[in-house]
Amino acid sequence: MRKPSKPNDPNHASFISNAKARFESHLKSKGKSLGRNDEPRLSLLLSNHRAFGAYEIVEQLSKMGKRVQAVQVYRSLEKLIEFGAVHKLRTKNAFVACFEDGVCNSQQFFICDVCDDVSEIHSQTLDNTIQDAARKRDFSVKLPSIEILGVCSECANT
Amino acid sequence: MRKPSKPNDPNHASFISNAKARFESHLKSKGKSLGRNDEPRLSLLLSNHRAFGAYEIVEQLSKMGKRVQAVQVYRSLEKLIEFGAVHKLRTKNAFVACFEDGVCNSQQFFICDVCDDVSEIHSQTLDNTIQDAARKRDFSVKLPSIEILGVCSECANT
DNA sequence: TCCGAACCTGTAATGTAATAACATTACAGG
DNA sequence: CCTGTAATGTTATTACATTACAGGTTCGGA
Repeated sequence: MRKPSKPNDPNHASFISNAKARFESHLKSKGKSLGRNDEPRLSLLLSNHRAFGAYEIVEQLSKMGKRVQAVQVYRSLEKLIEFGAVHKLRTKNAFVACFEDGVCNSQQFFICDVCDDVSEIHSQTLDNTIQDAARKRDFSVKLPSIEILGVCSECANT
Repeated sequence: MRKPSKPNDPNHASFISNAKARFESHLKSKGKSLGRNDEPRLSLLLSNHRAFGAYEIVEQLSKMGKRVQAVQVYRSLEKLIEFGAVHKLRTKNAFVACFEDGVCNSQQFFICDVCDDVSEIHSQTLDNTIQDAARKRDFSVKLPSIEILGVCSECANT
């Protein structure tokens, strides 16, 4: 069972185009750009705003008439992740578009087990708590991964 | 590159037997017990105290003359996890023995990228911070997974 | 203009992680 | 000996991810 994403949201279309525009201008400022294949993949993720497995992306794109191999999707995802447009969810082996403003490097998520909806936490307190604990053990943090699985409010009320 | 675990530690042997004893008495209190195959797998993990991939466990056991299939290792791991003797590290697709006293359900780890050493955090503050954030969004937490990748003090000083 | 370096794309094959499905064995209790 | 149950063994399959390699495109400099 999956939520139909948020196309109900009247602002959804503008979210998508805004996110794309943000991302592309960010790339431009670095002298990079999207390849002709990256765009449709990013669009797919943005249009749905839930977690997708790589092979699910392959499937969806195939349905839309663009047949691709997994490796091509992984290549796009790698680039999109590098530039903060997409996050990888390690607990799910899945990928989700980032809707935050600016370039985002969050690694803190609430993930709904029912509908695969993902929401970013962005808690400074959380970061601080982890850094404190790390300092106590002289551990040098490189890549925190905080993924809280559970049930979102929408799914709980149905 | 991997640390030779902690057999240097004079208490290492007693750690292992203590952990095993704790675990087995816990099982007994629930009317369950280890199968003849679970014991060597648990021992392997306990003896090393670092993250092992399932297929690495297969390999190690094979070297020791016990040929097993991946699925059998997964079955043992499932049981060992269920009873809190082993934790699964989702960021690494790996498994690690738990050395905490009593039954442990922690899901907070520092994981060293260099030596695969794992240390448990057990921060109440961390838990509280997450619960607070969850409450604000009406999100019901089921399975938090906090895995902080980085470099441990030992590896940093070499 | 031509060359080639750097990059992107397409395709196939392979590697790695996890589970499904089913057969077999071990063993306790009647 | 029979039977039920749990553990174990075996094979195959699914899911996720990467490697290898061949062909194209772009674009700057000789």
